[in-house]
Amino acid sequence: MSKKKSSDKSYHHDNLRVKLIDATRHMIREGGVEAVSLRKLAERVGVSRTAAYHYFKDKNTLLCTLAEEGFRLWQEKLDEIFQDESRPPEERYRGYIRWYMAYAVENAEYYDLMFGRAIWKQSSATDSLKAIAYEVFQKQVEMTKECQELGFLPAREDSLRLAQVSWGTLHGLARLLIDGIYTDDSHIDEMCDCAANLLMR
Amino acid sequence: MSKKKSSDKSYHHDNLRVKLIDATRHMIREGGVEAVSLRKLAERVGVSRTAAYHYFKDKNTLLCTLAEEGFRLWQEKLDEIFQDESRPPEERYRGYIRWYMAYAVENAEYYDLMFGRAIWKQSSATDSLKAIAYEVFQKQVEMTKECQELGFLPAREDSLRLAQVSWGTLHGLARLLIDGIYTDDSHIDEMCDCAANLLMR
DNA sequence: ATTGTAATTTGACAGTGTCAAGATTGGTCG
DNA sequence: CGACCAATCTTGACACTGTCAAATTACAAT
Repeated sequence: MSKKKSSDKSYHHDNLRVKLIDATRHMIREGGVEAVSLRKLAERVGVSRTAAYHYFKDKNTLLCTLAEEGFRLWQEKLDEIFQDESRPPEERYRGYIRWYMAYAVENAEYYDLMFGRAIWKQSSATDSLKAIAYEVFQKQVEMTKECQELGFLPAREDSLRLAQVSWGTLHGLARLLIDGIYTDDSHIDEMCDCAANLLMR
Repeated sequence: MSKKKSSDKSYHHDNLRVKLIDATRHMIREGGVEAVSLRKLAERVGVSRTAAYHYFKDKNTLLCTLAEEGFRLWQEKLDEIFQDESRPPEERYRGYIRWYMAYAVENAEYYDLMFGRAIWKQSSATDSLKAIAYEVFQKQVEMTKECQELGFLPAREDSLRLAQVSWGTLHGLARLLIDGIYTDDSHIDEMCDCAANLLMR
């Protein structure tokens, strides 16, 4: 009885893949990675329990796909901030630190997905996810090198190590806040400044 | 037919509580927090599925109990290192950094339990766990202050912020290694030195 | 019209944490 | 000694979870 029009409740959906991804993103935003359930997801989209398995091998690869989005956005912001010629380099660096922490805290659940154990441990990360993650980190190493040459990051340190440690600092603070170990969100800016003071000279 | 001797297969166990804790510790060491299952735990100890519920309200409080152990050990090590008069303070600080990272990497699963989302997010941490964690962090703030007064940590920074950021650095590096984002374990010492160079002056 | 293939569903299985109710034990008191 | 009690442990059940295999449906091309 149903016509050929894209009837929403019929067997075939327009593009179930993106619907699944969108719904997953919402679920993550609401309740975090651990609140993502394939069955609830299916119910939300209005489809059967195992429908997602035609587009994603695993729950894991679905999550990896979402995480990739985050890395792409990170990459874009990274470029955007460091190519902004209207500000002096030192200020860009400070701005990056502030953006990083703010993004992490405001999108805590998403950040947790991107860097959480759920994806990375036991090397369950997708190849494409590994690829873009590596790419972003590589970009961060180059950036670090440039800042060293510009003279406001310690020149004597090896660029790779310095990049690792400075990212480590940001990541550590972000995690301590996100995971609820630092329960006080009200002094993030001061923490950022303190970190910047230590890193820059 | 069973005598009064502590028969291992009978109804009552000697001290099931510690047996449960021990077994849980082993499970964590082997497969991480996410490998801990109350049912497998029960089977391992030789007891029924829900026996643990008489000693622990939750799976969560069981994990918190285990985490407390870790915090106590951390506290002891902290004292031990910083009260070692045979070494100059700077060296103690460097030693502490090295110990922290080594401990984190070698006891990755345990470290993940102590600082992982499983326990802290959504404030599911036990009160006693929160207490000892706060205590250890407080001690770290004092330590930071002393190091500032001794002149090898930047004196102009607020002690609390500095303690937060320096721990953040260690924690961040530890997490990046533990979670498998930094896949290269072979340059930990260099990373520690780099971090120490940034923090100390 | 038939066939083939992609998309979706249904059924099933092995797990999980946790609650409520019942079974077993050891110790204490009369 | 016997009876009760409280602590301890077990059984049954429920609602979840991810995932596989097989059946079903829809659509497009021959």
